[in-house]
Amino acid sequence: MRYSETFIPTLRDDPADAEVVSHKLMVRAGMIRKVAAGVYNYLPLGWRVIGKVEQIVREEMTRGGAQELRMPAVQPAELWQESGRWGVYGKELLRMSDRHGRDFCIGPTHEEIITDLVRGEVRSYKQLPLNLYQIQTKFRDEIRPRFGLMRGREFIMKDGYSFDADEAGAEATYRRMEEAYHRIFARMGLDFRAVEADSGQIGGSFSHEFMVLAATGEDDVVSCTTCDYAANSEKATSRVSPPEERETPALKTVDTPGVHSVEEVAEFLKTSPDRLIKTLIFDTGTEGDGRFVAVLIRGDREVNEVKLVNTLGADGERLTLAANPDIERITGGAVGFSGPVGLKGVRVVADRSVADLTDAVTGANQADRHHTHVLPGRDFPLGETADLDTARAGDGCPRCATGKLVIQRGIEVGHIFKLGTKYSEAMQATFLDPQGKKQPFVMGCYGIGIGRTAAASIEQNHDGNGILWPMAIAPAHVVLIGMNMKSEAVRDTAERLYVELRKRGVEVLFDDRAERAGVKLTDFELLGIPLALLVGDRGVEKGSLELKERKDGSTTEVPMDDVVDRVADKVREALGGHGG
RNA sequence: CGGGGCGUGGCGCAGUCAGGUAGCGCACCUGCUUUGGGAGCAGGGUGUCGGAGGUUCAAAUCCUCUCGCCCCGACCA
Repeated sequence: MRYSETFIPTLRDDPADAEVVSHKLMVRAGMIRKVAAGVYNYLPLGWRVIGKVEQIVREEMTRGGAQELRMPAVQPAELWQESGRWGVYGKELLRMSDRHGRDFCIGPTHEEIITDLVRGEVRSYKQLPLNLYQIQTKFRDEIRPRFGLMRGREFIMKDGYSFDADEAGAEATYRRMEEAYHRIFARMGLDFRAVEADSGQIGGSFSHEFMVLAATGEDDVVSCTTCDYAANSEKATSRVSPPEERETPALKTVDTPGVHSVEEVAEFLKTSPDRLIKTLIFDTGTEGDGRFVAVLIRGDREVNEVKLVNTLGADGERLTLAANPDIERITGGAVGFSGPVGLKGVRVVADRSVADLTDAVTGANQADRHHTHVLPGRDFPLGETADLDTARAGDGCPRCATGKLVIQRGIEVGHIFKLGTKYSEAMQATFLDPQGKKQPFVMGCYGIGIGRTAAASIEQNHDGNGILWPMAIAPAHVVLIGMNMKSEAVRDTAERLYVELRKRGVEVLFDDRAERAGVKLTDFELLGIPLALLVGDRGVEKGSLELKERKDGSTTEVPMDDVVDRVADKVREALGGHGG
C-alpha cells in the first residue's frame, strides 16, 4: 500500500461523540466512520484489521473441525415463529415486511436458519457430527448502542452451530470450540479470561464467555485469586459464611417506629445486618396466580436478578419490583415491613443464605413492627431455596477453600453455549439413530464479535499517541517512511525496499507522501502499526537505517544490507509461526 | 421508555444568557520558502447556523413542534 494512494483520513482531534479510547482512536486513525447510531463504515485500514481477525478465526475454526458457510441476513418470520422466538425476542429484532406483506427480520443470530437447513438435509447419525459457521453482518436493534464498534447495532459476527448425535458428542464438540477460542484470542495477543456465564436469550444449559480484561468493559468478571474459578457476575456464586449459630428463643414481635432500612433496623434492634431477612416482592409481569413472588435474602446481601429470572423461569424484561399498592395487598402490611412469617397466597423463594440463619429478624407485615428471634423452618416454612445472591469482591471462592473473589471489568468478545435440544425439539429437527429411532440433534452455538474483538484489542493496547496493534491483526506489518521524498537517494532506496519487503511477504504501508517527517511519524504512532522503517538522507549516506518499534518507541540501527531480513524476521517472530 | 446534554464550513469549537452584516483553530486550495517529530509567509471561504413553523423592522440567538447524536438510568428494596 502506498499511503499517498490509500484512503486513510486521519484526524487531529478526538471526535466529539466518542467516549471510549477504542472508538476515538479508530475514528482518528481513519479506520471507521459513523453512518447512524451503532452503524459504521469500515474504511480500508479498519477493514484490513477486520480481515485479519476474521482470518485467524477461520484458521482456528477449521482446526477445531468447523466448516464455513454463508446464511442469509434476511430471514422469514415463519422460522422464528416455529422456534417460538418471534414472540419473545422483543424490540431488538428488526422486523419488516416485503411487498406481499410477509414478515421478515434481519438476523440477529441464526439458530433458526441453520436448524432448518440441517433438519432438511441430515437424516442419519452417520452424517454427524456437523459443525458449521459463518462470518456475517448481524443486526440487533440495541436499546443503547455505544462505544463505537464495542456495541454497535450492525456488527460483524462469527456464529457457529454444531449438531451432535448425543450429549457426549456435543460436549466433545463444545470442548473443541473452547480450545479453538483460547487459540484465537491468544494469537491476537489479548489478555482474556474464559468465564462461566449466564446463557441468556439464546438459551441452553451452560456456557462460557471469553472476556478481554479492560477497564472500559461493560461486564463484571468475578475471579478467584488462587484457583482458576472465573464467572460473569450475572452467574458467579460465592461462599457466604453464616453468622454465628445461636439458640433462637420464641418468636417475638417488637415495635420499630419509623425504622426502615436494613442498617436502621439492625442498629435499632442491636443486631447485625447479616441476621436480617429482607423480603422483596417481585412482579413477574404475567397474568394470573403466579404473578407475584416473595424473595428472601439476608440483609447484607443483594439479589442477583439474572439468577432470579432463571430460577423463576420469568421474562427478564418484565420482571420488576412490585408496586407499593401490590406489596401492601400481598403482605397485608406497610412497604418496608414485609416478612415471610405468616405470608400466604404467594410463592416464596429464599436465597441459600437465609436457610442457615438463626435468631434472625424480619418485618412483621405491619407498619412499624418487626419480628425478632426468627428461625427459618420453625417460624415460617422454608420451601423453595435457590442461589439468588450477588457475588461480591472479597467473598470466598466457591471452588477452592482459601481463595477470595476479585471483580474486574471485561469486554465479552466470544460466547459459547451448549444448547442441547432446545431448538431441535422446538423445530422438530431429528435424525435416525442406529436403532432407527428419531432423535433430536444435540446442538451447540459459538459466537465471536469480530469488530468488538478489534476494539477490545485497542482498549487493551494503546498509549497517549495512538493504537498499539499486535502484529497478528495490525493493518500492516511495517510503515516504510520516506523521511524526505524530495531527496532522490531517499526515494530510490525506499522504492527498492518497498519491492523487496513485499517479496518477502511483509505487509508494507509505504508512506510516500510529500509530508514532513514529523507528520509521518505522528501518523505512524496514531495508526499503531508495530514497526516503522525510517529512510532518510542521513541513513542512506551512512548505509544503515533506523527500525522503530511502536510499542516502546525504541530505535535500532540496521545495516542497509540486513534491513529486509531483519524486518522479515521480526514480523515472523511476532506472528509466532503463523503466516502473514 | 425516563432524565441530562449537544447539533454553527471537512474536523474541533466560540458566538445563544442580553436579537442587529456568521467567527476562531486545524484541515483544504494557490504561490514562494522550508524539509529527521504535527513548518513559515502571502492569498483564497468551501456555511440553507439540524429541520419546520411562529414572534419581530430584524432570529444562530426568543417561543413551539420535530429530527439526529451523545451520556446516565430503566432492581437497589
